[in-house]
Amino acid sequence: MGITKTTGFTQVQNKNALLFKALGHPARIAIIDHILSVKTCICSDLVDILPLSQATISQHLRELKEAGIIQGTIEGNSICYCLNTELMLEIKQIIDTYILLNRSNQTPCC
Amino acid sequence: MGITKTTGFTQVQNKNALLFKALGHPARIAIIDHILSVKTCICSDLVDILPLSQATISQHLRELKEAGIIQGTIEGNSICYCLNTELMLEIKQIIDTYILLNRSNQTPCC
DNA sequence: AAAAATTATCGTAATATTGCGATATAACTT
DNA sequence: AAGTTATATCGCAATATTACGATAATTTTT
Repeated sequence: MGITKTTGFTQVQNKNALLFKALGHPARIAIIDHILSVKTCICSDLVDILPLSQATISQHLRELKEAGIIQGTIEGNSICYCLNTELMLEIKQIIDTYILLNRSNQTPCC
Repeated sequence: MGITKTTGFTQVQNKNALLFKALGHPARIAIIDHILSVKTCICSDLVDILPLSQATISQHLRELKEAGIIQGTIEGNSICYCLNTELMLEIKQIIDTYILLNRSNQTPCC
């Protein structure tokens, strides 16, 4: 069917899945890496850096933006994208909680 | 085209994207949640818990296993799945590095 | 040995994702 | 105003993902 079932899962489960899904593509990881490497927001050197067309990059930027992972503000004729620090911390929280719960498991059975 | 381009990205970027992709589905998040909640590995109460068929659950388990996120060992006529602690720590490391790099960014520009 | 239980796999249908060229939009530059 | 630059969107084709019923494979139970 191709459609992801969301009923029957908790809101948090659905929300977290969407976050991770947004991170689940090398182009989107590369965009994040680039933002972090230039230590400021980016305009669009991305087109010169990624092995993808402008249209495709724009699409990936939109997905990251819709997931809340990056924010973009219009800056004259270009757009200034940078990481949403709060959301990154949220993701960290999810993983940290997993690690913590896992640590409290009784036996490493497998 | 539907096919994800991997050439032109680093190996690490591709690898990390695959990890996050594996986490990017509510059923797979729910599976992880359940393993953590029962504090031990699971056999297959999953069929009674998730709103999905046995076939579909088996598919999601395989994806988690292929990504290295869970491990399964055959245990008589059922299978014992549990989290791969090492891989969870790897994921934590990825996120922690992101947070760290982001923190060292000069100006919160956007 | 037959039946039951547990899990994986196959085949298939529906939908989503990816990628790109072409085009649109908007703002700057001259 | 015309051209240039930066970004978004549309439309499309190719491939991937999701979900499930049916079936296979394996082990346990009876």
